[in-house]
Amino acid sequence: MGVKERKERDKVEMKDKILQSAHKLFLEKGFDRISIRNIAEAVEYSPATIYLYFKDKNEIFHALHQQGFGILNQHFQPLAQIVDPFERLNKMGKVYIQFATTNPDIYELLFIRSEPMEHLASCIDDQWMEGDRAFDVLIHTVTECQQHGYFKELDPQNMAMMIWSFIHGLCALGISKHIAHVKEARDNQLVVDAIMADTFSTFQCVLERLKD
Amino acid sequence: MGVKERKERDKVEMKDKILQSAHKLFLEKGFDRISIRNIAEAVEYSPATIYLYFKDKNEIFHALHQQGFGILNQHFQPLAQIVDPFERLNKMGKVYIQFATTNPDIYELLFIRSEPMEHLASCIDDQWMEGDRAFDVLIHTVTECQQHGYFKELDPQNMAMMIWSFIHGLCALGISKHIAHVKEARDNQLVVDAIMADTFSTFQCVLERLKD
DNA sequence: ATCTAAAAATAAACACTGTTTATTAATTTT
DNA sequence: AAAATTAATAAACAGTGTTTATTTTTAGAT
Repeated sequence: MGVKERKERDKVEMKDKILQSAHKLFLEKGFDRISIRNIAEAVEYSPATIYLYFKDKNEIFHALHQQGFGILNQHFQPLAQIVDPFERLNKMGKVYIQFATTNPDIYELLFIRSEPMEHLASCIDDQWMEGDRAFDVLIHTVTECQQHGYFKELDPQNMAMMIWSFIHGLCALGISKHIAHVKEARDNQLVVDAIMADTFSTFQCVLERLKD
Repeated sequence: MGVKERKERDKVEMKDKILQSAHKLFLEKGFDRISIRNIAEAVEYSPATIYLYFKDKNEIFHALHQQGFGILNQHFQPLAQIVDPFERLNKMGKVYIQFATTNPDIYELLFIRSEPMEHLASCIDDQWMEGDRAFDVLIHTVTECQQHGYFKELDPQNMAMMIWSFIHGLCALGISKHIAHVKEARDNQLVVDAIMADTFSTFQCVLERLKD
C-alpha cells in the first residue's frame, strides 16, 4: 500500500515544480511583477491549485528566500580555505558584492525587503538559522582578524555589524539606483560598478589602518 | 479678467490638497497600502479626478519624495553651526539615523525603494538636485575633517560614499527588520535601537583612529 | 437671462492582483 | 461497479492602477 508514499512524493514534486517556475519567473520579472497567476500559468495549473501546495504568496517567497540563502552560502564556501583571516574578510566582501550586483532580485528578497522578515517572524519554527549562521561566520572571521592584530579592543559583534552595514549599504544603494543618481554616474552601470569598487577599496584601506 | 489666474491658484491648491492627503495616508498606511482610490476618497473626489492633477502614481510619489527630502534637509540645517567638522560629521550620522528610525516610511521612499529613482531617471528636468546637494555637504564635511587631520590621503568622494553606505546600510537593515532577526534581538525595538547605536559608536571609533 | 463652448468631474470599464468557495473531475477504497 | 476520498478548477470577491466616454459644472458671448 505504497500509495500514500507515492502521493507524498508527488506532492513534494509538485511543490518543487511550482518553486522552480517561481524562481525562474522571479529572475525574469523581478519582485513586483511576479504573480500567483503567472506561476500557475507557467506550471500549467489553475491559480487555485497553487494554494493546495502553498498557504499563500508569502510561503512561496519564504521558500525562494531559503533557496536564495543556500546559493549565497555556496558562494561563500570556497573562502573557508583562505588561511589569512583578513584576506578572507576582504574576499567575503568582494563575493558578497559580486553576488548582490549579479543577482539584484535575489539580493532584494534576502536583504532589502521587509516582507520576508515579517513573514519569518510569524514562523516560530526556524529562527532565521541560515542568516544567523552566516553572521556567525562573519563574527568568527572578525575575531580571527583581531588575533592577527586587526582592530583590537573593538567588540567583534559590533565590528561585524559595522562591516555588514557598510557592505549592505553599498549594495543596496547600488541596486536601488541611488548611486547612479549621484554626481556623474548617469545611469552608466560601468561607472556605478567603478564607484562601488572604489568605495569598497576605501573601506579596505580604513580597516587596514586599524592594525596593531 | 483674473479668472485664469484664479483657476491656476485653484489647481495648485487642489494639488496641495491631494498631496497633503497622500502624505497623511502614507504615514498612516505605509508604502504598499496606499492607493489612488484611498487618496481620492480622502479628498472626497473620484479616483479619475486625481489623474487630472497628477500624471500617475509615480508623480505623486515623486512629489512626496521631494517633500521628504525637504524634511530631511531641515533636520540637517542646525548642524551647520557646529564648527568642529568631525563633531559635525558625527552629529550628521546621528541625525540621519534618528530621521530614518522615526520616519521609516519616508526613509524607505527616499533611500530604499528603486521605483522613485527609476521614475526620476525619466524626468530629465531636475537631476536629483536635493540629493546631490546633501551629498555635496557630506563631501565638504569630509574635506574639512581632512584639513583637521582625519583620514588624510583618502579621496574625500570615496570617503563620503563609504560613510553614506555604512549609515544607510545600518538604517536599512534596521527598518527591514533584519537586525531584529539576528541573534538576541527578538523583535524588541529597544534592543534593535541599542544594536544600531553600538554599531554607530564602533564606526565612530574607527574613524577616530584614522587621525594624523 | 439664455445659449454655447470650454473645462472639470465622474461612472464605468479594462486588465490586472491575492485569495476563497462551490463545483467538477480524478482517483482510491470498499 | 459503487461509494468515498482527494485533486483540480471555474467563478467570484475585493482590491489595484489607469483610460475612455459621458455627464456636470463653469465661463464667455449673444
